[in-house]
Amino acid sequence: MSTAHGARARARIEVTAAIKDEARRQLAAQGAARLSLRAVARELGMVSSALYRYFPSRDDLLTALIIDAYDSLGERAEAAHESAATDPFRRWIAVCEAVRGWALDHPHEYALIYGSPVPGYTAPDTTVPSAARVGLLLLGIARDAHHGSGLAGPALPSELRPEAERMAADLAPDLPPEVVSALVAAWAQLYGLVGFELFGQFHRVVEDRARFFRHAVGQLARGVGLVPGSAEDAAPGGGVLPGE
Amino acid sequence: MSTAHGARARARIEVTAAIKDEARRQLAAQGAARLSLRAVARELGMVSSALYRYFPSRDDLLTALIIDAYDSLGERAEAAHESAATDPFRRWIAVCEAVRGWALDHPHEYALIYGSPVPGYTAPDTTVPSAARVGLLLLGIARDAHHGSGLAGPALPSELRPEAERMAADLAPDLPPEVVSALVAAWAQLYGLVGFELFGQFHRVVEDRARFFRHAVGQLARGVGLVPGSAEDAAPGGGVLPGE
DNA sequence: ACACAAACGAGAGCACCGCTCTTGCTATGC
DNA sequence: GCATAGCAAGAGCGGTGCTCTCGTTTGTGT
Repeated sequence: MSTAHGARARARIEVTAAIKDEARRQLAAQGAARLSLRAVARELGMVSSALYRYFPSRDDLLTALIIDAYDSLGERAEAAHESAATDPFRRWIAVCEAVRGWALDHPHEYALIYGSPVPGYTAPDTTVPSAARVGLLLLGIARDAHHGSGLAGPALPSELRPEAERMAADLAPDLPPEVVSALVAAWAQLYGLVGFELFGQFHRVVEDRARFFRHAVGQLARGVGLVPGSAEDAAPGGGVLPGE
Repeated sequence: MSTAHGARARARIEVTAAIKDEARRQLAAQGAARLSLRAVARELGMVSSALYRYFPSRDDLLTALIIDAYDSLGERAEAAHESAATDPFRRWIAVCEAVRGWALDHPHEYALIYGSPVPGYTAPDTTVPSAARVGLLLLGIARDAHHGSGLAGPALPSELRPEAERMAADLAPDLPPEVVSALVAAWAQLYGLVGFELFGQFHRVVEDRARFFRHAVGQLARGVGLVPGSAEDAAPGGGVLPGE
């Protein structure tokens, strides 16, 4: 069913990809607000109206780029997660640094997905699965650590307990509510650190940003109960969890 | 020297203010990218070219709005700081909640200053003093607490020590480097929390956002060594610091 | 008091934008 | 073999930021 319909369908796929590629080029070069359908069409040797056969509007093209950006970030984070040591703390650091690295490599795409949303535009639900990948990764690290050596977040004030329990039930019923709550906060705070660096807020404030970031996300990890050199890592070479 | 030059100068000030007011209205209604010089001029009953007598370009108008936004946020944070209890921990919470409140009240202006910068546009140094106000406020709280009951941040890894000492020398030589480092991180993380809420990343994740935020910034405070109910607050009615 | 220069508002115009509609052409499916 | 659906192209609409020119108004120095 995929390539069944011959030349026409294949051409459509190719043209669609070419449009997205050129759009991504312009996005990377000048940012989202300067992405112009007409310029994309011009560069591709077509007339602007022809482009509307493939994307019904500029916003739809942007949405496609947003999903691609989330996936690109997600893949990089997942790759970092897999090639890191099994120690949850180190994996946490690796994932966070992958996020930062991707953001520095693709500033305009990062701005597109984590900066101010394009005005008057709200991302459709299509983006949700791609957008969730990094969050799920962090959640998975916490889960591994919890099932390994146990995890204890900071004490939960009684006024937040219902909300924390609700979040835990939604996101990770096998984790303590205080860990889930701390995790969500750390998730947001991670993007605060990345955003401030990327958008120039650290200008003349933080210079050695890589080291600063590494330390800050390490503290973030501690906030959810992760500590360096936990049980799993003490057993060298082992991929299998001792406990459980 | 200010109003000395009579009617013309006064008219200029009034027109400039009217332009900014109308621009702010459009900004609040539709966001920065949809702010149109022509629409502002139209609403003011002038022709678009006349507007260039007051702002040399759209970016310059945006810059003026950015500075105003920073100042508006700064004023609100400072007001919250002053009307809060003297206990540094409570002051910290109050300032953070003021930032969140302002952001929720002025989402597009928040996006303008802390979201992705307008593409191809970098804020001039004119904005720096206004932009620094909230940061300085948080710094002041930490300083008060430190001079009161002392403050101890988390241990600093040796690789970050030079950078932390440099930051401390620049920002607050009277504070321990680990506190300054934690403070800068908390500052960025605060905006991560606000941004995620404002830009919809907490959609279907965090529901009771006010309580969640309050707890999260409380944890942020602990990260720089602030704890609830510290020394100054234990002595009732006292504005004078006991130690030092 | 008068002249000169600076500031100003209005208008026309340039190049660009997103998007729509119509017009022919061509490949696909019955 | 032919109707149909997908396609590229062009013209055009209303909008944008910005520039330039043109009279007019206003403030100032002599």
